[in-house]
Parts: sequence; C-alpha cells; structure tokens
Amino acid sequence: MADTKPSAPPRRSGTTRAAILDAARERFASDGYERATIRAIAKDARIDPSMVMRYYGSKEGLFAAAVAVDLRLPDPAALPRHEAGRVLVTHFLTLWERNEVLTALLRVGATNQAGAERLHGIFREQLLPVVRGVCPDPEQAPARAALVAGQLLGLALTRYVLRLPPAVALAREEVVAWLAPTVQRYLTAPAP
Amino acid sequence: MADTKPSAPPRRSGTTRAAILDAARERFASDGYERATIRAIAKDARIDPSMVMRYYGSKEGLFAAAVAVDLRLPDPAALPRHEAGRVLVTHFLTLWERNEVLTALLRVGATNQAGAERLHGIFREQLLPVVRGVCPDPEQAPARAALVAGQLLGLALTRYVLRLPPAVALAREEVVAWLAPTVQRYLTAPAP
DNA sequence: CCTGGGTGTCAACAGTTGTTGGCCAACGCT
DNA sequence: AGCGTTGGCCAACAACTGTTGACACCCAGG
Repeated sequence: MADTKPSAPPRRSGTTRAAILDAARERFASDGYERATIRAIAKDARIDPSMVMRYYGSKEGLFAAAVAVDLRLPDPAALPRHEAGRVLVTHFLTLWERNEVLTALLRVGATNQAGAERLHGIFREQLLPVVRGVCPDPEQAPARAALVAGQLLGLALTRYVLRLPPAVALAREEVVAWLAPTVQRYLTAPAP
Repeated sequence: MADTKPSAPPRRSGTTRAAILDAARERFASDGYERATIRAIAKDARIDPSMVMRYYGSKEGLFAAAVAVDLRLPDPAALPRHEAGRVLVTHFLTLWERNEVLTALLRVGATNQAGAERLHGIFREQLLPVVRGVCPDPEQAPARAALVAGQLLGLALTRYVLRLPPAVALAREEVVAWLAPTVQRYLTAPAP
C-alpha cells in the first residue's frame, strides 16, 4: 500500500518559479519587453498569469529577476596583456551563443529605459573593471571600455538580434580573427 | 461683412501628412514601435488619430512611410581607397547626429521583425554596393560589409540608443580617430 | 479529526490599443 | 445657386493589457 501514485509530482514551489523565469527569458529575448506579455509567459510555463504576479510582484519585477546576469569575465591579472583582445572576443561569442539572457537584455535595452540602465550597470561593474586592469592609463579606461563595448555589442546586434545574413554566415573563427585585433587595439594601443 | 475670420489657415493637405510623419519619427525614435501609439503621434501632430489611419492605412503603413531613408553614401568610385574608413565613419556620425530616423530604425529593428527587415534592405542596397566598390575581392564584400555595419551600428547603439555615458562623452574627433582605422581594415586589409 | 498555510485556478476589473464609421464645415467647380 | 470632394473631429468598437480578489485543492502539524 505504498505505491498508489505511479507518477504524481508531489510538491513544487521553486520549480514553478524557475519555469516562469525560463519562459520569461525566452519571451523577452524573442519579443522584447512590450510584446512579451505576462499571459504568454504564463502559458509557456503552463501556469496561470496570476502566479507570475504572486511570485514576482509585477512585470517589471519579473524582468529584473529574469535578466540578472554575470558575464564571468576573466580575471585581468591572469590575462596575458597582448592576448586580451582575443580572449574577450571568444568569451563574448560563447556567452552570446549559449545564453539567451543577453539577447533579451539587448532587445529590451533598445526600447526600455530600465533595460538600458541594466546594461549600464553591467558595463560599469563587470566590463569596466577588467578594462581598467588591462589598459595602460586608468584614466582612459572608460573610453576604451566604451569602444570595446561598442564593437562587441555591434557584433551581437548584427549577428544575434538583427540576424543580418552575412553576419550570421561568418564562422566563429573568422569573427575572432577579424575582431580580436580591433579589441586589442582599443584596449592597449596608444591613444591616437 | 467680409473679414469675420482674423486668422484662418485656408487649406492644408500635405502639411498634415508631413506633421504626422515628423511626429511619428520622433515617437518611434524615442519610444520604439509598440510604445509609440497612434494616439500619442496624433496628439503631437495636433490632429485626430483617425487622420493617421486615413492617410497611412495602418500603423505598419505609417512606420513604413516614416522610416524611408537614404543614407546618401559617397560614390565608391570617387572615394580614395585608403581613406574610405575615415570618410565612412565621419559620414555616419553626421548622419546619426542630425537624423532621428536612424535612431527610430535601430530601436524598432531590435524588437520588430518589419524593422529588422528594413535594416536588412538598407544594408543590402546602400552599404553593400559601396563596400563592393572599395574592397579588393568582390566575393568578400558581404562579410566585410557586415563587419563594418557591426562596428558602426555598435557605435550608434552605445552612443545614441543606450546612451552609455563614456560613449556619449567621446568627442567626435576621438570617435573618428579610433574607428576609422578599424573600418579601413575591415574594408581593405587582406583577410586574416 | 481539523486547521492552516502554500499552490493553483477562475473570473473580473479598469485602462489602453488599433481601427472604423458617421457626421460637420469649407472649399472648387459648373 | 447646388454639387461633390476634401480635411477634420467625435464616439464607439473589439481586443488585449497588467493586475486583483475570491475560491478550490492539498498536504503537514496539532
């Protein structure tokens, strides 16, 4: 009399939370903030829209929870200075290819103020410190980091958001071969 | 009994059309596609929302009419080959600084399929031919043009859309000095 | 047993959206 | 004059949005 339930999920709490976050990331990534409706996200997660509100308070709260991201950038101290460009480019490529959070963040950041500010925070607290540790003059770090961000975000935009065919067609190694010298120059070349 | 109307604008037709287009461009540029409502655009243009429908059929029609853009790129034949990078970067900077259509297009393209396809068209029909005329091997033109687009759109994204503070702070000449060699390399350097 | 908090659903709210049709006034024509 | 065409406003529609509250279920603790 022990096994009367052949397949009954006994309880869940965090399971639903995680399902909601997954569905939210997917929707935000493919539709942007406005068109990613709570109803659509809830349907993807197979629960009622009101659960989203209960767990995350509001749509903004859900977005904030869904796009918390850690770039896991390498330690600048352990980064060979003349290969920083190549390492950064390959790291970003891997990041973008396997993580849809970044796509969501870029799509939302382009039209939504909160999304843009989230990107500002990631730039300031994650990319900027690395650049500060690599580039020669710390005072130039913000400008150099902005140039690097521009090149890398531009790649992501054309390749993963706009999906410009020739940008998508580029092989991974081609992208690295072309972009690594650029990023390296923005990081360490003397200011022009 | 002849002058009972001290100041009556006698007629308008194209005037209103133009006012709608102006307001639409501004709204699309600052709010993106979804949040740029027809009502808000109509209020900016000081007319009734239904007029927008009458003149442009639908919101999509309005968008299509509002973001028709000609980049006025220089003739590649008259372009000194070793200065193409500098010329392109300065041209794009001027374009972005005085024309809000491009901001609208990028904001919308990031979340809207029609907007993205419009950008594909501009790339294919305006940027690509110039690159084809400048770069050595015509077969490499699409890839090189995609790299150029990535760098230039990345700059526009960080500077004019996300408004990343260090990217905004860069002086125009600094941007040119940093980016011109990059674009020049993408255009004419031997493939790595 | 009953009680209670966590999990989930249903129905409804108030507001906004794109879009439509009817009506009014002014003008150019014959 | 009478006429049609044109520019414009108003009110309304149906659909959809984020959000809320009331109600059903389930399993543990007393």
